[in-house]
Amino acid sequence: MTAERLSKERLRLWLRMLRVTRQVESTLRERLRTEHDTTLPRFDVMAALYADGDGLKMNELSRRLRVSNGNVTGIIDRLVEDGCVERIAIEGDRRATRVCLTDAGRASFSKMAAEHERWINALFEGVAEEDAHHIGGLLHRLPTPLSDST
Amino acid sequence: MTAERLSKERLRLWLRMLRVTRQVESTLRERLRTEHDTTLPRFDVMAALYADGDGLKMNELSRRLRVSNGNVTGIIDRLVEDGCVERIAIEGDRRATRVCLTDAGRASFSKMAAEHERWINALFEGVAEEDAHHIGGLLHRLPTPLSDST
DNA sequence: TTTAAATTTTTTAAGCCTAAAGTATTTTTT
DNA sequence: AAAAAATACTTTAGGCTTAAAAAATTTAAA
Repeated sequence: MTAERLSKERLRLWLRMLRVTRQVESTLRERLRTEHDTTLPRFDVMAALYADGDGLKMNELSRRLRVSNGNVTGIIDRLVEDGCVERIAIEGDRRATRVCLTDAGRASFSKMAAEHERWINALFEGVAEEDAHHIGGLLHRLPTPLSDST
Repeated sequence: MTAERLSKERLRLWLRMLRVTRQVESTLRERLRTEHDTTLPRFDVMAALYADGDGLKMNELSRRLRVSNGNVTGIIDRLVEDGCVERIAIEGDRRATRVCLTDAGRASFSKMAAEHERWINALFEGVAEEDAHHIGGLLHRLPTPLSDST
């Protein structure tokens, strides 16, 4: 009978996580659009590239972000058009390409990232450091078939 | 200086929430597709309608789910095609329509919902009841400009 | 009552997203 | 070396998503 309750409690937790996540994402989306004329997927891609000095293969990018490879193709196409990113041939393997931030892309992201952190800090105002730490620890050992970094 | 650390910790928490949420959503998406030939957005819409006996206006549905109104139109169109949902005229206001589950839709959702709870329960196996409760409480007073129910 | 404003929904254009199929290239097997 | 399998990426078709504009109707104001 307590297993039943536990199951319901976990379901409730999931629904709340989903609600909060969507709300935060929606806020970020709007601010990125109005204040930086960009989108959340673009931001995520640039963040992954920014974190990795030498850029990433399309492959690694899609695994890192947990999105399909075809998806990444489109986002990179548009980032290239905007001059934020460039595709660089990999010597020794003509199938793969490495994707890097341009100088303009790096500068642009750096500015956005600082603001992004402030937005998050404000949105999570209700969470104290010990709570953040505690929840973070729990989440860390949750569903993560692919856990790299983060 | 501790404000700096707190900010970083909140950012880290957000990134983990995002990672876990995406992973869970991705799992749900795949299972709904392979085992019930449906999608997560369809499931979400049906859940909202199932919870409310008399159905909802398009209006309420989009607010409830935190998605744009135009978005709901398309999902409902497809659910109507599949015979899961019907649009019902509202007497006294020819602008609005009420959307209801059909009997088939209700039966179909009921089956999916039971499985859905089992999936979530298994995915969140690492979370004990007291933790679920604790985190749930925290999330409850987080970014929620529109908090109804849930 | 006529006009103006607000409400409810749909349409449109552009981008995001996935699964599956396709193309090119490299590696492994035979 | 030739065939088969694996890898890296793009393309395609269909659905999801949003913001903004449009259409229809109702409500409020003049």
